[in-house]
Amino acid sequence: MCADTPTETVDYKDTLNLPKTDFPMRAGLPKREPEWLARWEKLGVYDQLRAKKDRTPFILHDGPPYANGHLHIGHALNKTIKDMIVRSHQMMGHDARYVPGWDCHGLPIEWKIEEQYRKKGKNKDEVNIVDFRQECRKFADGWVDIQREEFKRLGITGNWADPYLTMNYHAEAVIAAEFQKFLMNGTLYQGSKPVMWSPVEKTALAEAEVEYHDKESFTIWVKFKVVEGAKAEFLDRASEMPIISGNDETGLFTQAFEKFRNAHVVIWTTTPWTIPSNKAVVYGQDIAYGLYEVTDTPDESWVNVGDKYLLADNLAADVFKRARLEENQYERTCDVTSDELQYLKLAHPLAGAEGGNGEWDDIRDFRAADFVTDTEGTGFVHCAPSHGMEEFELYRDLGMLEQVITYNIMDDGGFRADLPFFGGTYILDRKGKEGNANKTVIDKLAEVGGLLARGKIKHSYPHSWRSKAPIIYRNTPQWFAAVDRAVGDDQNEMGETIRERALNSIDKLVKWTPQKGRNRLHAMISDRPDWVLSRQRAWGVPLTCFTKKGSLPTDADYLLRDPAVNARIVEAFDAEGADCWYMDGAKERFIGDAANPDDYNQVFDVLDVWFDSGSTHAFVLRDREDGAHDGIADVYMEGTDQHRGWFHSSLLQACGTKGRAPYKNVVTHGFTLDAKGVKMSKSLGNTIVPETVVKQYGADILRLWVAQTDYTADQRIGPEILKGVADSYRRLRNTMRFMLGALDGFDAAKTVAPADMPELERWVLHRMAELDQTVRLGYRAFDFQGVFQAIFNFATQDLSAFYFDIRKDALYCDGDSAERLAALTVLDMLHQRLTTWLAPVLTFTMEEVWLERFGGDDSSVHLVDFLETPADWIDEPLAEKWAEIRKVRRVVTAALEVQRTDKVIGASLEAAPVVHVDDADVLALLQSVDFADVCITSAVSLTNDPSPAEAFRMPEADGVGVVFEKADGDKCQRCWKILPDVGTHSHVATCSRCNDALG
RNA sequence: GGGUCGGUAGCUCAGUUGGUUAGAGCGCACGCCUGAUAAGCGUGAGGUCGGAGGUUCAAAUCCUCCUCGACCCA
Repeated sequence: MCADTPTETVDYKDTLNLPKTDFPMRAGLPKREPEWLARWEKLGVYDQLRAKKDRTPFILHDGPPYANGHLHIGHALNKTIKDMIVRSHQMMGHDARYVPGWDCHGLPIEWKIEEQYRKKGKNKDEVNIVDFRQECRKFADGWVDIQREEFKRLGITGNWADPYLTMNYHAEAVIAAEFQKFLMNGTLYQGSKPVMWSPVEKTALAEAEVEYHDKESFTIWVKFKVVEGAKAEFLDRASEMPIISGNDETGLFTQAFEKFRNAHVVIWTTTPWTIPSNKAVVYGQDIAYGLYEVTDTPDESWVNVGDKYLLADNLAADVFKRARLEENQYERTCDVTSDELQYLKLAHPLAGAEGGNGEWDDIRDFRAADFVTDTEGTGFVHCAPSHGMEEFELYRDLGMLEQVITYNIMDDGGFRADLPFFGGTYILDRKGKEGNANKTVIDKLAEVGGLLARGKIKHSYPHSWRSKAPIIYRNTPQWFAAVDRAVGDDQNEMGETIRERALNSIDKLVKWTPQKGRNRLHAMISDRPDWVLSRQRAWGVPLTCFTKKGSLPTDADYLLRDPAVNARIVEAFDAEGADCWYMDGAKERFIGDAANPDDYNQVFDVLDVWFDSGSTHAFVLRDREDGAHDGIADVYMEGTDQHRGWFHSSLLQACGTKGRAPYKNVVTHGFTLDAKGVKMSKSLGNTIVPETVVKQYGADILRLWVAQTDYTADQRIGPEILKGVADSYRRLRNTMRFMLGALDGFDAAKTVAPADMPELERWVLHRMAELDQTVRLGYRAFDFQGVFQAIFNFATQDLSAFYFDIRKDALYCDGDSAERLAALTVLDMLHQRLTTWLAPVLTFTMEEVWLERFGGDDSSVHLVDFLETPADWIDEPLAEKWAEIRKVRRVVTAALEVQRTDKVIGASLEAAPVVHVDDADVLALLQSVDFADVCITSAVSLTNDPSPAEAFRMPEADGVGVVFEKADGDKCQRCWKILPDVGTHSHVATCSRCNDALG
C-alpha cells in the first residue's frame, strides 16, 4: 500500500459497535465481595426466597461443626459444597432452605474453661458445676459468632439469624427426651468397659486427652502351670458335644496333657499390677511354639534343671537369655501345635498361695486370639480383661465378660483394700510417680516361684495431657444402647433392632454419593458393638435417669422408668436448660411423687456428644418451622470421617427413635491435603487457611477451587493450584465481560426468533439446550466439577474461540443486520443462562455480571431460577453439520498458521484460501454457510477439484486439502477485510457493507 | 499393626462392558493480532497411566505383590 494514499489516515473506529462496558477485567474480589454481602443482607435474599410460594422443599440438613476455633480449609470446603447444593436446588425450582448448626457441648470446650480456671489457680473440683457449665456456654456462644461471620464471608447462604445450637434449651430438652426413648424402650443398659483412666485426676480420659511419652516400666516373665483340672472340664464339655467322638477326643486330650505335664506357659508383661487381675492367657493360632527343657542352670536363677516351658520359637532364645541361661543350658524337646494347646488349661501363679483366700485358685482360661504376635514377649499374652481393650473385646464377643471382669483397682489407682497381699498398695503415688503396687506384685510372684525373669524397659506409654502422669486402663461402669435388642416400639418396617433397621435403611432408603460410602458405613454398622452413651464429664446433656439403690444393673427395677418423671425433666430443660439437672434438690423435684427419691441415685454422667448431634433430626428437622415435615432430610453432606461420626450416630439414634435413617441422600467429601497430597499441619508449615485465600484472591476463587476439584476423593490445595484456579476465573470473567460489552445498548424489541436466526446462532442455541440438561443433571447429582467443566469448556472453546471470534465482524461492523440482531439475541440468552448456571458456584461474580445488565436496588441473580430452555432448541442434525464444518475450519486455520510462520500473512483476513473437498456432501455443507466468515478470512473458494500435491492436509480431516491464496483487493479501513470492491464506493477506503453502514 | 479408599501430562480432571497412535481444559513455548488489550486467536511441546510380576491375541482398565498418601480403627 502506498504511503500517500489518503485513506490510510481515516479512522473509522468510532463508527463501529465496539464492546463497551464498565465491568472491569480485574475483579478485585477481596475488596468488592463484602459489598455484595452487604447488598444481600439488605435485600434479605434468604428471606425473600423463603417467601416464594408453591415450591417443593429441599432440605440439606447441616452437620454441626464444633464451636471452637477459627475456620480451617476443611470447614470452607464443607460449607461451600453444601452452599452449592442448596443454591443449585433453589435455582432448579425448590425451596432450598438451610439451617446452619453448631455442636456446642463436649470435651474441647470443657478443657478451655478448665485451662482458664487453672490460670487463675482454681481447681475444677472447687468450682460450682452450674457456674462451670455457664462458662462453657459463654465460650461456645463466642465461637458461634466468630465462625458465623467467617462462614458468611465465604458467601454461604442460610438462616444465619436463627441457626441451631445443640446447647439451645430446646435442643437440650429434645436430646434428653430422645435419650428417654432409649430408657423407656429397654435398649438402655448399664454395663462396663475399660477406659483410659488417670489415677492422679481420678477421671476417665478421652483419646485426645492422652499424650505419649517414654516411660521406664517393670517387665516380668511369669509362669502359668499347665494343670490337671483342665481334663475334667474338657471331658465335661466333650460329653456335651455328640459330634465329637468322646473316646477319640479323650485320647487326644490325654496325649496332649501327658506331653505337657508339669510344663509352664510363660507370659510377659510391662504392667505387673495387672497380674492379680489375670483371668486368662491367650496364644496365636498361627504362631510356631515349642516345648523347651532346662538342662543346666547358672548360679543365680529362678529356673531349675528339668523345668519345661512353652514358648514361641521366635522368642525362646530371648526369654532364656532374660532368665540368665546360656544357649547350651536348655533344649527344644518338641513342636507344639495350636491343636494341642486347645486341650490345655492353666493355673494362676498365685493359685493356692498361703493367705490368698482362694482368690486366684480358679482354673485360668487358655485359648487362641488373633491379636497375639511372636515379635515381642513370649508368644503368649496374659489377659486381664478389666485392664485391656483387646482382652475385654475378646471376652465380650465370647459372652464371658461376667466371668472375667474384676474390680481390683479403685479410682485412685490403689488395689481394693480386701485383696489379699496387695490391698492398700498403689500403682502410682499421688503425684503420679511409681507406687508400691508393682514391686509388691513382683516380690509376691518371686516368693511363690511364679517368676521366670524380670527387668525394666523404656517404652512409649500414654500419659495424661494435663497432669503428665501415666494412665492405666480400668474397667468402669458405663451406659450403653443395645444395638441388637428389639427396640420394642412399633416402627419395625426396617427391622426390630437398631442394627437391623440401620442396615436395611442403608440399602433401601438412602442414595450414596459416592456409592462407596455405602459399603463403608454398612461395614461399620455390621461390626460395631453397643453404643457407649455415657461420659464422665460436666459439659453436656446429662443422662436423665435414676438408678435404684441396692439393685443391680441386671435387675428389672434398676432404672426408674416413669413417663411423668421424664416429662417433668424435659419440660424443665426446655424452660431452663439442662443446668437444672445439677441444681440442689433436682432429684426430689423430678422424681416427685413417682417414687421415694431417697431410694434412687441420680446419674450425673453426660451423653456422648455424638448423641447430641445424632439427635439434630429431632430438634431441627422435626421441630422447626423451616425443618422437614417428616423429620427426614433430603441430604446429609459431610466428610468421609463422618461415616464413623455423624452419619453413623444419626443413623443409630434415628433407628432407635423413629425406626429408620433420618436422611435420603448421603454425600461425602474427602480430606483436603497440601499440594503434594500430604496432610496439612502447623509443624510442616503447609497449612492453607480460608482467610488467607479470601484476602489474597477472594471467596469466589476458593469456591471455584471447590467446584474444580473431585471432592468425593481427597483434594489438594496449594499456591500453584490456587493460581491455576485464578487463571480459569480470569478466562471465564473475560468471556463474560465480552458479552456484557457487546450487549451494551441491547434493545429487547429487536430480538430475533430462533427460527429466523442464521444456522450459527441456532447451533449455539442447540449447545445451550444441551448444556441446560448437563447442568441440571449435574447439579442434581451434586457433581459441581462436571457442571463447571462443561460450562467452562463451552465458554472458552465454543464461545470465545469460535462463536464470538466469528461474530465479532457482524457485531462490530454491521448496522441492524439480521445477523447482528440474531447474534445479540443469542448473547442475551447466553448471558442470562451462563450467569444463573454459575451463580451457585461463583456467587459473587455472577451477581456482578447479572447486575451489570439487570441492575436496580431490588435485583439479584440469587432471586431468580435457572431459565427455561426450550427443548426444541435441540437440533442434532445441525450439531452434526457444524461439527463437520469446524473440522474443516481446523484444517484452514492450521494451513494459515503455516503461512503466518513463514511471515506471508499476519491476520487471517489477509487470506482467501481455496478449500478442496472430496466428499460432495461435505462440500454442500460448507457451501450452505458463509464459510469465509466462519474461517475469519476475507474470502474462501470451495471446490471439489482434487487437492493438488502442495495442498495442506490434516490426518483427522480426510479428503480436505487447503491451498493458500492471499486475499484479493484492498483492506477496508473499517472492517479490515481485504476485498476487491474497496475503493469503488463513496467512502473510498471501505467495502460495500461498511460504505452502507456509514450512510 | 488392621480395615477401607486413592495414585492418568507442570496443574485440575475424562477414559464406557479390557480393543487403533491414552483425551480435554488450564499452564508453558512459539507465532499472530492490537477494535475483548495486564485481553483475544492460532500452532506446538509435554504422559514407561505410582512400581514389579501375572492372566489375555490385546491391560490405564482384570489378578497378586510392593510403594506412596489419606481416612477410620487398634
